[in-house]
Amino acid sequence: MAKLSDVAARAGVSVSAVSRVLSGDPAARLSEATRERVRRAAAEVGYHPNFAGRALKLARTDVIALVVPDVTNALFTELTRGVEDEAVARGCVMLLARSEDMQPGGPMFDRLLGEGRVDGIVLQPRDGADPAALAEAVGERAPLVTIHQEIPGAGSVVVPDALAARRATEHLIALGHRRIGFAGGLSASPSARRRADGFLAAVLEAGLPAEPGLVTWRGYREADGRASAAELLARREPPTAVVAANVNAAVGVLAQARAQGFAVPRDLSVVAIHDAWTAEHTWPPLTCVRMPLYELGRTAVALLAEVAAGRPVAHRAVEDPAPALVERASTAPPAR
Amino acid sequence: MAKLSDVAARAGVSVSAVSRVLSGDPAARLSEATRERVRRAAAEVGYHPNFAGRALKLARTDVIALVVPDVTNALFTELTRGVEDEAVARGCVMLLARSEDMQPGGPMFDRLLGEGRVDGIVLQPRDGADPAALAEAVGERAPLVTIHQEIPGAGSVVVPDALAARRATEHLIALGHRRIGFAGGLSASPSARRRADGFLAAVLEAGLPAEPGLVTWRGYREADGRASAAELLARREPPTAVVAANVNAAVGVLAQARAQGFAVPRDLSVVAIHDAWTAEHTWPPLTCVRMPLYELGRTAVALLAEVAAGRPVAHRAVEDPAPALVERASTAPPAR
DNA sequence: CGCGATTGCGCAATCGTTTGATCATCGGTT
DNA sequence: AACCGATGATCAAACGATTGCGCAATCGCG
Repeated sequence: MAKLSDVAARAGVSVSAVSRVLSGDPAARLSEATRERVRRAAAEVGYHPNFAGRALKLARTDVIALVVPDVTNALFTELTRGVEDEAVARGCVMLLARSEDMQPGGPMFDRLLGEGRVDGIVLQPRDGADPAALAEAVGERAPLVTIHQEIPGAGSVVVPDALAARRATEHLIALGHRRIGFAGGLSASPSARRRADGFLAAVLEAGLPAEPGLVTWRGYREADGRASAAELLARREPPTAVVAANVNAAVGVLAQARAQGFAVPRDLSVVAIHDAWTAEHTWPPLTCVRMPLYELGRTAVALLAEVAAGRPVAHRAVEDPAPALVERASTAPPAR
Repeated sequence: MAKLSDVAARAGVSVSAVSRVLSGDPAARLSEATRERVRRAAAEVGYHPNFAGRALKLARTDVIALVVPDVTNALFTELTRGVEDEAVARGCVMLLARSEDMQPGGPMFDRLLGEGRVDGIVLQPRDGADPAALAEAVGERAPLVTIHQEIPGAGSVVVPDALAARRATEHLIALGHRRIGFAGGLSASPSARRRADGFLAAVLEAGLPAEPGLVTWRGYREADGRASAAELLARREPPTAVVAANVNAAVGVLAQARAQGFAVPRDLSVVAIHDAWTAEHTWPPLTCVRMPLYELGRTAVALLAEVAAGRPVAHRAVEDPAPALVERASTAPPAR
């Protein structure tokens, strides 16, 4: 790999001159002739600044880390794409790690933060992690932006959870449903609480009774959805429709409904929050409220850049595009 | 962030002494008392070697890149998990990029290779990329291991494509099918050719007629699967079963069959190569031949480490676990 | 022509780590 | 008592890029 000194030798100038030309330093006083010679020489030897040398001097790596609970979850793929696109657009590269490894004391924690490998971190804490402890451990070592969850001292970006839940619920109400269940996430999860709030608000606003037994707090995974559905369908008067707080859970709701002999959407309508490639191919295809996860990723990186630049930490909601109903085939008017 | 010199000052020794103690240099002659003082001081200030300084001196970053065509594809998530696990186990971190950006001249190409950001690359070329041009461009700049496809001068790992196709086909033959279609990948794709070979071998071995019109070469995506199914089902004597070369294509086959009024599995059995979270939740749930993608990822990194260590480039097939039939509900004996 | 300002470029320090070479000290041997 | 070989630890030179500062040469102007 060609070095600065190789270019310098070939162009017959000093390394400092080359550095200034190539980095486009506006304050540099160099003749246009020299600039041209340097550029030519650089192109000829295929020069690219060595990453390590640069990082050492500038105390900056142009690397950002994306840390997610589960790399195989379909929902993270859109987020990942957004983060990657924005990172590339800003001249950075993206490093991927698991939340599990990123706890204080985990193998990644010191490697990323302690060794100074990254300029910033976009983190989605795993459910059940202690956000305060993490914030404390991260401290001032690197700018941090969290996804879906605010933690003190760090920036955060969220999607409009309450609004999405409200849209989902309104769709069912418009179809004529009056007894609607909510297959919710863990009560410890802020996003789960926001979604439940949105659901309740829509229900109340429509003048429907809000029975506490109609909202469950099982979690976002498929098995959680199954448990939620089992709980809901075991009631004396089971709901005619359910809002699933997560598309993965919705798949579980579908499976459990089928197992208990409920036909969807005839006997039970199901609408999910989040869309994913999977939702299109379930049976019946799931009606969803699509969340702007790609934009969430892009926004997270943009915010990270801001706090890295010294701007005060902020908390942002991604409003555009707004949560949108994607009608497929899992909802219908209630049976008479 | 604490530096070597901070530790040295605190322990009352020189930086070189600290470096030797902390890196566990066996040839270093230092008293046990000093070693202990150094270790204590390092722990007290929370020392971690600065990444850039280290990388500069050692000409090694302990970063490997995983480059895939499409980060949102469900099949890559297992691969990603395997690569990440093996990378972490080897003390490395994983960088994720898209094949699209990794073409010679693309934004990532120079950033990763030219700037020396990575010690090696695990690459799945996108369909239609020119592997030779890529190999040429990568040259000696970094060890390279490709997935699913051999390219000259680089290591490669593959899964047993022919065997998997054979297992899928044998399953249908055992059910009594005699006219079996193959919804294949692009003919330019080596893995697609291997799968077609396995299919044909099983068909021939069973003494069934191998009509050329029964194998299509549309591609691995869902739309491709739809096209394949349309082609197959338009025949005067449509097949009673089809092997889909890819689970995503299989989803398309399912959709097209439904659209044309074929009930699966009554009128048409479908078995897919590859398993994914999605396959479990289609309707009917897809019978698949599971491929060892997680192990593929781990093996790729292991091989990468070998060629980085100077061992000759090798081509490896991941045989363990062997492709296994996962029976769900998309296959049945042919209708009489 | 003389002087200050400007232009064009190079010197050398710096970032943090690793490592071959060097040096002082000390116990043990002849 | 002089010397030798370990032993314990330090010095200093890299690795490659950036950048403040200094030094000539040239230019403009009176």
